[in-house]
Amino acid sequence: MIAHLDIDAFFAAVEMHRRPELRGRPVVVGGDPRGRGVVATASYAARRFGIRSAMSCAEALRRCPAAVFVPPDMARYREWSARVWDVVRAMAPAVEVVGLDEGYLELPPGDPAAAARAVRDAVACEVRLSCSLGVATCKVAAKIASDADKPGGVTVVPPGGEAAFLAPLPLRALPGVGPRTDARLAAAGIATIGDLAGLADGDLGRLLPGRVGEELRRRARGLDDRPVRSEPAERVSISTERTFDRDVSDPARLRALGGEMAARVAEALRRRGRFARTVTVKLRYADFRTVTRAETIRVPTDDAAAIARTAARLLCRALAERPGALRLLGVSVSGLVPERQLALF
DNA sequence: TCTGGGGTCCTTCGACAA
DNA sequence: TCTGTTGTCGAAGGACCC
Repeated sequence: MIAHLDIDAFFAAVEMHRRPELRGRPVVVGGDPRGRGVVATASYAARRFGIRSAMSCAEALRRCPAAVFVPPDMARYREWSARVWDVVRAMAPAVEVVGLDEGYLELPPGDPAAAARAVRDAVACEVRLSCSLGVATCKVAAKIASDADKPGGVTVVPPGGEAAFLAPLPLRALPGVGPRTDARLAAAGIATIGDLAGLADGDLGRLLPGRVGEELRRRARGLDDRPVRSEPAERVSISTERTFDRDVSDPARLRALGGEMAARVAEALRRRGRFARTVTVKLRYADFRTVTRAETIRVPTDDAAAIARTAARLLCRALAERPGALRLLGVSVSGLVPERQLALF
């Protein structure tokens, strides 16, 4: 059996450990409510005002003027997260960490519900953080189950009961169904996971063509054979981007900012001992339209100046095609190869 | 006066090679 | 030589996730 573990309101919970006077108050971890930030995590008290992750902080402030806004401290959250996963690893044969605050674990033989409760209690006791777990035969059911009884609950889906457990839930609860897919299916009268599971081949091909649709319907039926993978996957890309407080239109200033981002990306490459073949710049205009421009270079590089030159060229090209002020600029590299493969090029 | 940052994966399209 | 097919790569965009 597999369990999905999700730490409850993780960033906000860590902040409350640091500042106990915040306990019970509406706490929002995220950007500046007077700027362009969004909510990363809202405490349960803040959620009562309708504040949710990904909402703009300005909107959150409007909903709850008494909310306490705290800027995120990722280094601290990484430390707390590591402590949680150390505890979990000591109790499970395989653990796959998916983000700082969630992951899958294989449960040891025996009573799965008891094992899941033991993990929850150990995390509460040793790290003093609350988490919720879902237990099932597969990842998709376990993940959805972990959300069924928050905070602090353990929900078990009995083997064979996966499809029945999923069927009545809103489509949006299925991982992989975002706002677009939800809207498209809703327009065709598909409202629940069970509706998607029961879709005939023809309708599925029309509504969600391609492998994505096939896979989503399989998951909706509770069919998911992805294993719990303990070893972390190789990085595919490294990026950095910044939304400006005020839109920037001066091309020279944008080039300079791109150069700084290239340096950050190059440093991350060197830290990981990787070289990149493709450089991509991302531009978001004042109207939120986003374009990317990419170029693959002959010799893979980890050199800041080389990445900056390519990024500047791409930036000029994009601005020539569509001049205008930018609210965001980003630089990313992909096509990563390890040092020893460099000789191949 | 909205709408972050760091990612992954998929799809589509055009170019090109076999 | 011409045409069509298939596969691969790079570029661009889109959807999604935490």
